[in-house]
Amino acid sequence: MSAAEETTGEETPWGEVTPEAARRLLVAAVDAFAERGYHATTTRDIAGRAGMSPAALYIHFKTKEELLHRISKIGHERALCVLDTEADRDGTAAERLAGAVRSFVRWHAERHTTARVVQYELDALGEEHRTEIVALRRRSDAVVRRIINEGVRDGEFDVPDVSGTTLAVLSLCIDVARWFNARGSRTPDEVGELYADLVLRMVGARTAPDPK
Amino acid sequence: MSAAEETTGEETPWGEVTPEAARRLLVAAVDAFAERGYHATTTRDIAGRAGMSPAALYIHFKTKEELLHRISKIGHERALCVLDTEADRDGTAAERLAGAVRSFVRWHAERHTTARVVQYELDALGEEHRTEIVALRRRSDAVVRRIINEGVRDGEFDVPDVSGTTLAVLSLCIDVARWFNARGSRTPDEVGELYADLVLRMVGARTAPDPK
DNA sequence: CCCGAACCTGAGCAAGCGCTTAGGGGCCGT
DNA sequence: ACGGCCCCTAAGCGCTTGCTCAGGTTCGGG
Repeated sequence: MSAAEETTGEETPWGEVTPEAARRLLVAAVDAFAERGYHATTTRDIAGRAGMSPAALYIHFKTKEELLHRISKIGHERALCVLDTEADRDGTAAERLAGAVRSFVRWHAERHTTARVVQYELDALGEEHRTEIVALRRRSDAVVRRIINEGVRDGEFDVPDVSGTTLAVLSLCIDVARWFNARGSRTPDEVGELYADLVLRMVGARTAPDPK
Repeated sequence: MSAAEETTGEETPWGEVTPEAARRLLVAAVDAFAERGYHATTTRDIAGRAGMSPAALYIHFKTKEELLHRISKIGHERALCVLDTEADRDGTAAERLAGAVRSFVRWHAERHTTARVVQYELDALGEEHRTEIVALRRRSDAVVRRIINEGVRDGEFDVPDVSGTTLAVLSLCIDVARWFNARGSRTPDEVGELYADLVLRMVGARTAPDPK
């Protein structure tokens, strides 16, 4: 049930945000941005959710945009980390692709409120911050593309258009953040499993990697 | 090259918006909303793009939200229409599914600025207007689900989870509006073709519907 | 020549926005 | 006991927002 305390530094999602009050503000901002969008969210709303006055926000963050930047950066790093650890495992390309999609999708479903901000409020960032985040995003693309290329090279996959298929796979995963609803009928694990299977079909994997 | 004048009432996208000045405002609003998002767009910006004063907007539309509603409604109806005409053709389920995806994706790519507003600014609408639009959206879902169900029934498709696969197919198509870039390397037709193929793989279609 | 309808503008209102500033209260070592 | 430091708030500044309204221009019909 609770996967909050673990030995890996990966859990307790915003652990690295150092002053405790700043973390409360940041979590409040994630909720507000995910619910209403960045531009429709007021600094007063964020401060209110964190139980503080509007002015308290500016002790910990220079601007409202800095809040979005911190959220976006940490979120992207987490998502990329999830993808990387699965891609670097041993096993066939099909196993690694399935693992990567499963984990990536599960992350987008479990942390769908964070993911929504991270994926859909990107161009509310300022010029410099946006290009920084876009660079992180290209690395996700490279990870998936590499696995698919290896699968093609080893004769495991049948993919006529590697770039296009990479795009489609990532697009499919990312869009989970848009529609996933915690009160819906599917758990994050179920969605991850379903999507891993669909992606293997998309790349024409020869052998389904049976977990047994 | 130009598919702007045709006998079907479907072309010249905003033809049904009756006063010509209102149409200019609406087109300006689509551009602005797609570029910056609904909440970040000001009524002054919309009016400016249409070459009018801010006050002129309120002669043709009661509020800024009404503009979004008109755009959203017409856009959804168009997309649904595209989907429906392909779904009602004769042919195997695979042919109809491929046709539907191809056209739906092409629409999202060609009209990606409209599609972005239609698909991603949904919850900037007021309560009543949003539920009206959500109803339209469910109809798209039903169309795709029906084709997949028929394919399974006729033994053409191998789909363990029809609901989940329907969701994934629509999700894949809709997300095109987010990433498609007119200055990119792919044409709407190419993306449509690629996606139709990927979707047929997702449903495990027995026979690829060769157009020849 | 004038009339009324259709359409648009300049000026501006009340409200809400992001953000700043002056100052108060609790907790530390000494 | 007390000074320095951190954290927070009340109040509010300057500006922009969605939207309004009185008045001007254009036009076809009598």
